[in-house]
Amino acid sequence: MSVSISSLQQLLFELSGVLPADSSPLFAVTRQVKLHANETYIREGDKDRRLAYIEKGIMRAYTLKQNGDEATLFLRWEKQFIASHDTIIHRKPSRFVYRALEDVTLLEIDYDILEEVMKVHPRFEPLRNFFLLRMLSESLAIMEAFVTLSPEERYRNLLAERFDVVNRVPDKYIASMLGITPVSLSRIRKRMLEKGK
Amino acid sequence: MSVSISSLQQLLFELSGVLPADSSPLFAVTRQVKLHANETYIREGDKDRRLAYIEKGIMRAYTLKQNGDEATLFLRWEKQFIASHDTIIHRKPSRFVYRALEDVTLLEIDYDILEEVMKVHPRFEPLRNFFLLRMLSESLAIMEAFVTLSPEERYRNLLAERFDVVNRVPDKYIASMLGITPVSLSRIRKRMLEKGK
DNA sequence: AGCAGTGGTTTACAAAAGTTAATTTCCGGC
DNA sequence: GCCGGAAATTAACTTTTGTAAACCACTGCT
Repeated sequence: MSVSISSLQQLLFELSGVLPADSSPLFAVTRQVKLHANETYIREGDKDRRLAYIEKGIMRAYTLKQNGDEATLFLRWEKQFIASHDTIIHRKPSRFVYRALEDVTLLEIDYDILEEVMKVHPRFEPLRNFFLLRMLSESLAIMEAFVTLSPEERYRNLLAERFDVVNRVPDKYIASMLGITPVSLSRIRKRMLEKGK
Repeated sequence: MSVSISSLQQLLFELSGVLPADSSPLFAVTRQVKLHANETYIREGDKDRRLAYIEKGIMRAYTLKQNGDEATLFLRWEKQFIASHDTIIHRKPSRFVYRALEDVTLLEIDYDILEEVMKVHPRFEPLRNFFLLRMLSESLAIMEAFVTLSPEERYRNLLAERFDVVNRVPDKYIASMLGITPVSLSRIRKRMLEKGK
């Protein structure tokens, strides 16, 4: 039995008292996906409504700006959910690319199938609410950082909260997530070193 | 019968075929709230898990930065949902203030009560999913704007998409939503006028 | 060992944003 | 209509960021 299934069963039990033994209708329609570093999971234009739980590794979602540069929207890592949001929310082809930054193991489900399962087994609904609230919470925290903090403060924040993740990811993606250029991030790092940490 | 209830009943029917007549367990626990311009709906520190549908008017959510300035996180207007997200997502006292920018009419429900209703009547779940997906969608769109667009582009975007709203709201709140100062927004407006619109 | 490619830093310059304060415009209440 | 306060603009100056290009450092490959 996969690690992901165990932790999600555990979560489901905590959320609504559903026993692992009663969770088979749900996990019967999930499947494990392995990606190697740098492999693309979802391509621009893809229509699949993929939702996945990250067992191992880091994923990156990005899109192309008008000028052709990549803009990283977010990173997701172990124990987080990642979802093709254009397809799930709007039923439109994805404008984003989702790609593995490291070797990644996912537990994947198709959102259409999830909806079918939910219709028949409403006892799983708390799990859907959980992941929606989680993603909403993360998005709001990022929004909040953009309106309350300067780029340097956002970077300090990220270091304080996710040092491990920052260290596993090339700076240029961190910069783009922070809404600045790699050159600018480099200068921020320099200023932080000079001015007594 | 309130306008909001009608439109939400309509929405519920579209989402899952629930007839208005069958929606009373839900709407029995909602109540209409009227705020006058500038009145505070949720205060910093409030613990109520308020969720509301905006029938009329514009609401603003803001928090205080370290330096004491207000930072506007978002605006919400007619036909949108507004939720005390700290209390609903994390069960923590709200770090944000929610305030009416104009005279506002809301249809309010307590999230704890909503959960009770959902437990007994799972047929209403699609409505909860709808509002969560809607809020998630809006947050992601804002995040996307921050990583892909310059302040000027974000402002142009906002004008193109929500000209009516921008015109009903003082510029300083718009500026803060865009992550810049009012002085900077003023300069952007000037540049836009000079350079042939 | 040598080489190519990527990512990070540095430099020099232009453009934009922050800050503070003065000034003007706008608006609501009387 | 007048007045007072809030909002917006302007100005002067500082700081930060963007941009483009050169340079450096590291890695993986043959």
